[in-house]
Amino acid sequence: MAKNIKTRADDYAQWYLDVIKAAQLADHSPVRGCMVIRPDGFAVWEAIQRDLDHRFKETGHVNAYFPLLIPQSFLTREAQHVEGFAMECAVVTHSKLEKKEDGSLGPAGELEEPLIIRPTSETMIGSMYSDWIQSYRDLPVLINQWANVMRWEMRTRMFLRTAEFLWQEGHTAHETFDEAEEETRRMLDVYASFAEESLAVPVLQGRKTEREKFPGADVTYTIEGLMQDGKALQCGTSHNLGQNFAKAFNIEYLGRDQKKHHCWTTSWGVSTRLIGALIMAHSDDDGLVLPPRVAPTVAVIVPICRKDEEKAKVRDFIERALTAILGPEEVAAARHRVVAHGLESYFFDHVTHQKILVDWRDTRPGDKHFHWEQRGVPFRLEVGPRDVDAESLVVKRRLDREKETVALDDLSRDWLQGRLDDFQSRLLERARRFRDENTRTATSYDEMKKILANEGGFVRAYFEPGEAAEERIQAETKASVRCIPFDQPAASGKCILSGNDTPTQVLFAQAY
RNA sequence: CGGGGCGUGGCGCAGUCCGGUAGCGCACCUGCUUUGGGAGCAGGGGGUCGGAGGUUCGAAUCCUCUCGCCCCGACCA
Repeated sequence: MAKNIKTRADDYAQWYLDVIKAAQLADHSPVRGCMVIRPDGFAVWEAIQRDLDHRFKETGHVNAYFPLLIPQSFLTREAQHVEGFAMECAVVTHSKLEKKEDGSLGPAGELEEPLIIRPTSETMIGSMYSDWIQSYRDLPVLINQWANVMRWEMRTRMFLRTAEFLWQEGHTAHETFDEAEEETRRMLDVYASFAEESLAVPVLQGRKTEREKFPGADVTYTIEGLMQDGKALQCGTSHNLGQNFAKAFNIEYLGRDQKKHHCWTTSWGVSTRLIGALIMAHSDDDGLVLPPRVAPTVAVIVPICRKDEEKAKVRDFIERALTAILGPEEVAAARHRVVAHGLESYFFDHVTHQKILVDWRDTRPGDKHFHWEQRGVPFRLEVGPRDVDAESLVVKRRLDREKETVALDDLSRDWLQGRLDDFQSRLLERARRFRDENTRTATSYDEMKKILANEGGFVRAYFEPGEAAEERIQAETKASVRCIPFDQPAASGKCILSGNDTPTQVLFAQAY
């Protein structure tokens, strides 16, 4: 049992923070609500970026970068948008610091128009698109940007909700509503398959209700994941913005019919929140559990030896094992790599830079076991004198602590890749089972209340979405409509609140 | 932003009520013995007690203000 991590049953919120701390994913910053993403946390983000960026490009998008600062007036152009974001905008009003009479520094050089730090970039990008787009021949525009944004949240939680966070925002402009709608759904699909394939987080896809949608969107689609405490987490959203921003920013094109038309635009994004989703979906009371596809270190080799002669034997055997897995070139190249004291670093993959580490630090094996377990390294390979004699090593799987003995002759790149793939699919399977076991159907409001109070998780129910009804349910149960799932039943049923006949089933849950 | 809790070496805490030279465990450094699931002994380094004012001969301790974190609520990716 980990000494420095509270158990999930004991205190889930503290457990979450303890896991982040123990795995050194992030740290608090001196500024409220902001966090420092440490190398192992950032490596996970880089893995997410690399994978998603590939998927974006495969679907025809290109990257660009738009500025951090946005004229305040931009935000006010789209009525719903400004209403949604005004309360959480950081505003830049001055251009410099000056010494005041009392000798202290204070803001000076007041700006003519205040600038806001982007909470999202629809307005800035809309303004540029209105310049760039003249005719239907310029369409579609398919741009993504990787950026930071800032939303001055009242209550923050590491990765799940921080004042500043990293994300990607795709912004596209199209000739027709249908094209925009197709794009919106396409990118939601990209998110859903990414979440499942790379993060091993199974997600439910659906449409947000009017109450829950993005300010300024006609339609918002979402992928929703389920965390181990039974709360839902919105993992990504894709918006069909209709012509709202096109009208606000004059994004017009001359059509095939020789007439001016407003474009149809979309936007879609996922953020560093996904790292929070990973942690809460997979980790356990021993610490972090990472899906191999995003793990910075895929395996760690722990030597076990007493005397110097044993050490030489073990070292020699480890080198043979590494050579079998990585080939002699990488083993040789690693000799010249500068790494942390006592750790040898080998690249398992030179594209993703995922590593295999050998832990030669002068601590005891037990310490190392806990150390790497907390950091979520998928596999631990133990090599002691007995293993050397038997020409084999012990492989321990982080997922379930399963132990197996593998002969040196059986080691290869394919072998490890196979073990990693197996880990990845087991992890997804486990998360999917948890999600399915915690998705229930309610036929009455009372039944739903009971489920939410006792079990948590997703509750499917017939329901007529509406501001008043949703507000009442949230006030009484803390649950909101996470989405109107795409897979709807053939038959209609009775709304759990009004009793009216409705074809619509929705997914309720308490959410982060 | 409202209610509650907490800030004391890197981490976890005692000391605060009742003011009197800042302590414990883990971690860290050195040495020896150790090493198959969190080692033992010896020695050593590190804290203006979140910050700023105030009361006092004297403040971790009392008072005022402030900052941060956690929990619950309202808001949100």
